[in-house]
Amino acid sequence: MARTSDIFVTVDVVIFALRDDDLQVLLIKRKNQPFEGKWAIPGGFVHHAESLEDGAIRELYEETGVRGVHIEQLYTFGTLNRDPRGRMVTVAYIALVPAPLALHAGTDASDAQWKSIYALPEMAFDHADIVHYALKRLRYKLEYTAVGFRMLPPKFTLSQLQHAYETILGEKLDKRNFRRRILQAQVIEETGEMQSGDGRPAKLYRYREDSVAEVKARRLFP
Amino acid sequence: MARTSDIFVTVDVVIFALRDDDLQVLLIKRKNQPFEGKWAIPGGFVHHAESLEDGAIRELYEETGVRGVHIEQLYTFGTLNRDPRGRMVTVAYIALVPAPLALHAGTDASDAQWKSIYALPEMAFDHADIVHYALKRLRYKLEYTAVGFRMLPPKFTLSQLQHAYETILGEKLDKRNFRRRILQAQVIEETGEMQSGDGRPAKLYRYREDSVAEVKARRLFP
DNA sequence: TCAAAAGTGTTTGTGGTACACCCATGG
DNA sequence: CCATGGGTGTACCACAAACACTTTTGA
Repeated sequence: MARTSDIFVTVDVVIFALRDDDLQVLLIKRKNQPFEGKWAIPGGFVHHAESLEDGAIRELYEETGVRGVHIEQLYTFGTLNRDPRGRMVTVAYIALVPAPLALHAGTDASDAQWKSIYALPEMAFDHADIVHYALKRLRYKLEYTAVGFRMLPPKFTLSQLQHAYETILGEKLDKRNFRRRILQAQVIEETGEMQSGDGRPAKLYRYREDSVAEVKARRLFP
Repeated sequence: MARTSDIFVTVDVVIFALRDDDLQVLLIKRKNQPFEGKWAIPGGFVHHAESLEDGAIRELYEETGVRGVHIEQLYTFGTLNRDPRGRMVTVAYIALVPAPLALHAGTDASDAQWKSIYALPEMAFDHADIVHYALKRLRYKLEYTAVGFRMLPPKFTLSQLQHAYETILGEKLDKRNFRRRILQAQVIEETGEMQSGDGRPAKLYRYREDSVAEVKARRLFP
């Protein structure tokens, strides 16, 4: 039996948010070797007394101060030579956070910044692969589940929601079809409140916690 | 920073095959503590010089003598107290093997047997969860990809293929609709050969290696 | 000629897509 | 009254589902 105690397990979290009409991920500029000055996904070693998911939740909290948001396992990256310092197995997670946030720079970072997925900087390790895979998964998931809400405030208008979908998917959607489908899916409900703005006031909706977010039978947006 | 070198990484493989008109998984009866006498998914520690996927391929080969079959990462299980011997992180894989096989009992097993997914024995660790999750994923995947072939011999009839789908999904399918869809999807082609049997001979088909197995636009069997 | 499995089309319903105008408010 | 964004319905098309009989072979 091979020795295994020299395999290190890390959790990294691809944190998505909608900012400035753009889909962005939170990246950290490395201040140490290897890949000093390159950008990396927040993450670190799993603690001995925490589960993988708790580790991901902790990393998310340390970087953003946010708790209780949508987080899910993406994939586990375990090829050789991912990190020159040793054998690393990285369990990657996706987190969706609902709004722009003040950032806590972590101890392992000289800088943490939101970066557009359309203009990603040079990244450390295989983190570019991880972000691209996370984006693919997020878009795919949006087609048949209701995760879009998780990147909006608790109350939102249908236009905001459609805008979120369009920003994430990178394409325009038809307003009437969008509204019909999202309402038919019964995943949101009216709050009764209205939001005043530049034109006609809009109804505010909220996510229905009792709804079945996973639409198995048919995709929401094929 | 917590010590991490006492976290062990294992790969376990849920190996599916169609046997006796039944969907079965390969399980190993444990001959050591903990869970002595209970059944477990084949697996073991990742070697230092192999990737996770190579580890899964190796485990599969050690148990079945099979190589070159469909294998994919399922999920990584990393809660605490999964194994009384220490902190284990298990990267689970799914493998689909094309036919009944002679088995190599491994060094860590007193017995290896195919077990029906409808009559699973008492299992060690959280392996029952892993098998159930693997089954869910296999069925889900079958609805929108062409993985069904991977559990058949290289040449097969449409009836055999339909039977495979029915066995995996656990439901009857309409013959005419099945044939129309699977042919429209362009994932298989005629070999030109026929298979004689009890009634009218059937055309033999093969998987088209050039096909796009992933049918994104619409599910094959919603 | 009979048993056993292979093979084949049509109809009906549902859901997806495309598309343009009126409404309510604030300035 | 005008600018701005909110809100609404219908017609067409493509695909899914339901459904029963004929064909080919071996015994």
